[in-house]
Amino acid sequence: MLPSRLTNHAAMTANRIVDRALAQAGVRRYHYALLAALEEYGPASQAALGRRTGIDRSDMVATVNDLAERHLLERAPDPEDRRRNVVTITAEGRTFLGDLDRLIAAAQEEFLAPLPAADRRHLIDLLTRLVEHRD
Amino acid sequence: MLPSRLTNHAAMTANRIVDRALAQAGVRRYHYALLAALEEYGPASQAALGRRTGIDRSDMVATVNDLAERHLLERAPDPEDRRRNVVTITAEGRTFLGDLDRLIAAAQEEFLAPLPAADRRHLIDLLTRLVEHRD
DNA sequence: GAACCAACGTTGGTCAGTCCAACATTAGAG
DNA sequence: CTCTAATGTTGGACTGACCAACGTTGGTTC
Repeated sequence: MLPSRLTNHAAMTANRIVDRALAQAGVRRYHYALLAALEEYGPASQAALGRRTGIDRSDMVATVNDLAERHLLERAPDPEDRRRNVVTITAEGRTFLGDLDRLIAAAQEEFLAPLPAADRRHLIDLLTRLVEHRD
Repeated sequence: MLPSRLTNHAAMTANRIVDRALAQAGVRRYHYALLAALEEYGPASQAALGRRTGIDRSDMVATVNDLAERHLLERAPDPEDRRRNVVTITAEGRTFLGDLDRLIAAAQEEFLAPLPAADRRHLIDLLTRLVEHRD
């Protein structure tokens, strides 16, 4: 099997596991990525969040909308730059993210189950090298 | 970075490279997969091709249509089972596949460029183990 | 032979991720 | 003031992946 296809197949497997885990909490990968970025980096503009998560601007709008509706984050105009909003995770969002983190950790474990610890580290190293070569 | 996300990112990289290569010949990954399966396994029903390539039945119809239009394959009713079609690669399709194979080989090389041969083999082994564990 | 079940191909559709275009507003540089 | 870039929003397209419904065909069981 072609390396590209194999990688794709592995990614599909990973996505399936992660998607199923997140679906238990009624969210998708984009939602998780956004909440995780807010928690890690603090309040930020949508554009900055897009740069950090890889989510496109228009999809960032939709994702922020989804999560704002559930009071997991808040959006407010940025007083320092009127082009921007500032997006902030709520306390409820933080709690929810804790739940998601547990689901995600279990999904990683499931995805990597066939590999012992040393192989896992090696896989991560190899993939990282593939990916960073591009960025 | 989460292993699932890293894998996904690597797959996106691979897909981008492969998609760009295939776009030079005006086809997509599904098209290539179908032609390659026909070449490897010979004439087959759409359902069998779907099982080999992972392409869903309705997408198989569309993909076969695309390639039949370009005379890269032919579809005919199967005289042995009237529920089925038999799909056959044409001589033109075979030549075209040769071109695609060269594009794909170059894309694999590009994708794996950051890794020396031993690491490539190891990556393939690790990914294969992840993927086959599921099937 | 009839009833039932499964397989097949086709049509039609949805979804998630990915990405782009166009627009109006705002900020900064010259 | 002009020009350029950044921002957020709306709207859209594309690909891959997947599902439902349908009519036809083939095989099994009674």
